[in-house]
Amino acid sequence: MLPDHPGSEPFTISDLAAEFDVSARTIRFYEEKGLLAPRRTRGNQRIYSRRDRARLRLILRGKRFGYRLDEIAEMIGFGEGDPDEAAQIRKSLAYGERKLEEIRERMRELKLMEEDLQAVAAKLRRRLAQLEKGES
Amino acid sequence: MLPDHPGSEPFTISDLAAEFDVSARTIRFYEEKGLLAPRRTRGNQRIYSRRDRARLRLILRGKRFGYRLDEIAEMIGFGEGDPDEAAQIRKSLAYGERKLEEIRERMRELKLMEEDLQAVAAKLRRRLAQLEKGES
DNA sequence: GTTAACATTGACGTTAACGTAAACCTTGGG
DNA sequence: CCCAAGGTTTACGTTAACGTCAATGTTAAC
Repeated sequence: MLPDHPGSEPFTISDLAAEFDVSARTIRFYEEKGLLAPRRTRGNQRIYSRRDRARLRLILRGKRFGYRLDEIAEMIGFGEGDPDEAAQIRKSLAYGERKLEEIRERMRELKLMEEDLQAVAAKLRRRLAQLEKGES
Repeated sequence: MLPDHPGSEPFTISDLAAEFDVSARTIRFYEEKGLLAPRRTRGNQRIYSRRDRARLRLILRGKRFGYRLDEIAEMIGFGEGDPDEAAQIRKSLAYGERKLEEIRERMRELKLMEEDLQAVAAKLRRRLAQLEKGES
């Protein structure tokens, strides 16, 4: 294991806000909802680890696919906490499998959507070609 | 061109609601927002053509990817109306290309998300194996 | 032609996901 | 030490996307 990773390890809330182009309010909101749990300074200000940052990236990624925050909470929560027992882990794995299947389904649908849009585009191009040849 | 396509061509609002598992309210709402424009009976009730149905499917598909209704309106509107001039068509094509690029980006991100989840799952499985061999 | 089932238009309620403002506290540089 | 820049909580405001009546009109089957 590497000892203490120096770099710019800990992030402030506005660091992350700037990096991911969201407001600080948004990040605090995610914490309210249990999606993040950064440590604090003695003065009670939030400090985000690289891990917290990765989590935030996942949250935002999920959002971009229309997942609601509570769904995302379950999705990323399923590797967290202290699943002290094998049974817990098995449940988590099952949940993860379902989510993966969902994601694959979404990929299939995206493909369909792409095809739909391309079909419309093709139609437009044909129409355009007609117009350029002087048609009504 | 085929003459009159018989089948169960026109749909009522509850037909579509049932088929796509959304409420009639939702469908009316989409119309309020300019996403749909079904014809009406003499009695003023909505009748949806196959085309309207396809449009609704597109709307719902878009929603599943986190697009907002006004974004979807633009996306699907870009093959509609009467783009009477070539310039209009060209603008629409450009818009469509941007949207397609967006969709491809989303597919890439979905791939990343899948990998993330699989990594977590792998970690869980390793932990589980440890537990089963009698570890703390 | 009379109902039961379904539709229509308001109008108001609700929920998720933040925005915004106030009042106050922390921190780092000079 | 001081203060500007940035952070904290609390609380209320806002917007999108519907849900939920209510009052009324339309259809289809009998």
